[in-house]
Amino acid sequence: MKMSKLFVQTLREYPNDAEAISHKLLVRAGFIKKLANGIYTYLPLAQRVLTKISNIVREEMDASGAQELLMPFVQPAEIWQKSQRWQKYGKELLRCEDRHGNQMCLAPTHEEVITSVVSGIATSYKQLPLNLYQIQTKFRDEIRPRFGLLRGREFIMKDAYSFHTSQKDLEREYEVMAQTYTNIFKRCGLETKAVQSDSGAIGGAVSHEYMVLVDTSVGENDVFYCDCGYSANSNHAISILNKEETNGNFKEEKIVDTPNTKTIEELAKFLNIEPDCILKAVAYIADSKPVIAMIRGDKEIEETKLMNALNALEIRPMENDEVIEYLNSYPGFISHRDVDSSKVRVLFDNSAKGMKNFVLGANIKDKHITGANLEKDIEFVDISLVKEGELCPICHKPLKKTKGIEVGNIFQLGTKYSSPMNACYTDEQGQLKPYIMGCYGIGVSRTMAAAIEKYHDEHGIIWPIAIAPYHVDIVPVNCDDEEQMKIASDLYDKLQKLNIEVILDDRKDRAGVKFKDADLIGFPIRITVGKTISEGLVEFKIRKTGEVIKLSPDEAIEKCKEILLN
RNA sequence: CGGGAUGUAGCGCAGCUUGGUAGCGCACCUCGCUUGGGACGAGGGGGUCGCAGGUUCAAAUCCUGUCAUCCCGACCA
Repeated sequence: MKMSKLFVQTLREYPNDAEAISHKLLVRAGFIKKLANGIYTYLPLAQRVLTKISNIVREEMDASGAQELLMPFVQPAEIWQKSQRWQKYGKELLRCEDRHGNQMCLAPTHEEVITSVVSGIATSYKQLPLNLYQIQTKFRDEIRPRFGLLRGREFIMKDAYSFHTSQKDLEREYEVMAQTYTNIFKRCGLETKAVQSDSGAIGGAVSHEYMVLVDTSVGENDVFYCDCGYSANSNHAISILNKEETNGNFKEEKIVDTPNTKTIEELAKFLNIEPDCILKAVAYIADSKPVIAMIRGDKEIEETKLMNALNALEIRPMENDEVIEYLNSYPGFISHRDVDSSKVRVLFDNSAKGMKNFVLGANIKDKHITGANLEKDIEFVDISLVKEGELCPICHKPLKKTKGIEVGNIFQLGTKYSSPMNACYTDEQGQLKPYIMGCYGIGVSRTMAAAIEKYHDEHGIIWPIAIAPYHVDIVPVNCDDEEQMKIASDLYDKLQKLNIEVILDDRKDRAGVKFKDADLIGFPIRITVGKTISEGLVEFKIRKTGEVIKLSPDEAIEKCKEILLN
């Protein structure tokens, strides 16, 4: 491709509305253009990268035995009603009507469709197991799209669905997919960590997320991990306290005045005690019903874990007036005592177990109880957010914390979709059985952005070779110089014949412009044809290391082959 | 949906306080000159100042409403 013909316009400055470096660079280097919030055009450079990632995904998926298909992007409400997700999915599911007034939606995922597709075709156990995948646009009307392609509303996803006759066979396929995913990301030049995670709205029991570990806020997930191999998303990490027992050392239980101590910090300061000697009550509305979660004062509720413990679909913190209405209590002074247990559900976090002679709300404004102790026969659950320094549930060493960008995930769904949708096969005994399913996603467009987050410098993007839009950028310093142009064109032709993807920067601009663009766009190799041709040499520069070697044109071709064709 | 900020040419911005011909840099077009890290000169094209009302002789500027975008908290590939 000649640079003068490439449909691209690089910018001198970063766009104002971008925060994440991948977003800034994708716009500035001319890879994407925003149409609306969270909705982008992939310009030719980006499309090439996406194609490369997609092809790697295809090769590895095909090698694993999966088959590619393509499902509809616009879907009727009916199948979503069948799986009961028409109600549950919420506003992320963008709904619309067709001309006949039928309710439709834009696909955020394809469990419903694939289930209905397979149930009409794979009617016998003999046709199982199956693993089907597609690479397609998805639409999720995100609450807050941000960071460019890292969280768009429209994005490209590879989604795969597997169908089995037993949990054991699902688990076998799950392992196959785990290995396939590791291979895919490795080939894309990305190291990933598979972490245990909550399975969320997609549902199911076991799931792992593939995280690219980063140290910036664009890593929207907190990941806890241990050298022993344990790793988990914070919404799923098991909390093992590094300090199990706390004692407030109050000799007897009594009610004390604690004016204006609505927060744990204020209360701890007022009573001159540690926060971990206070039993904190956090009130929620879960599926329209009031809930109090009791937790040690230095710990926080992890709402996903709480939601799972309650088996709830939706939770939100209780408003102040609801505290008064439902609990007959006051915000900041709530206690689990005296609540009507037929109306209000009370949960105790594990962290409350080792507390003695602690401080507790008195259900009276500006009053707490000191020297309280827990009643007998309380059940404890794990609903807290892990704190740094807490212990690994496997080996009990302190956990480490980092941030991650989720580029893929794998789920064991079981019969979550097949049962309600009545999607069955006939087994060896002639019995109808629901499929046991798994599903496996990769954010293709997000992977592109994650690669930039991981590989860039102050000059621009540094593409891993496997997903670079072009491999080599040939820069004749002066396009009016016939000898330079001849050597450059010759190199261009020869490299193209070797199926090396090459750009010839034939623009009339000065060299500096071309060098800046080469660095910004991030071609892995740049060959400069300039003053050194008097010695019969060109300059061979590697973007990643900045290393420059002077070589003859033929040697430069050999060097390209060595780097690119292995 | 709550809290904060911003909307003026493709991009980055000034002008608004104190109303009076819509500007600058980059990018784009033409000519010249230049050619090793975003040159220079001359000329040129492009904007209903987010949108809708209102105040006024007159609104980018003041008032009201509205929409959009971005950042911080509840989601997920």
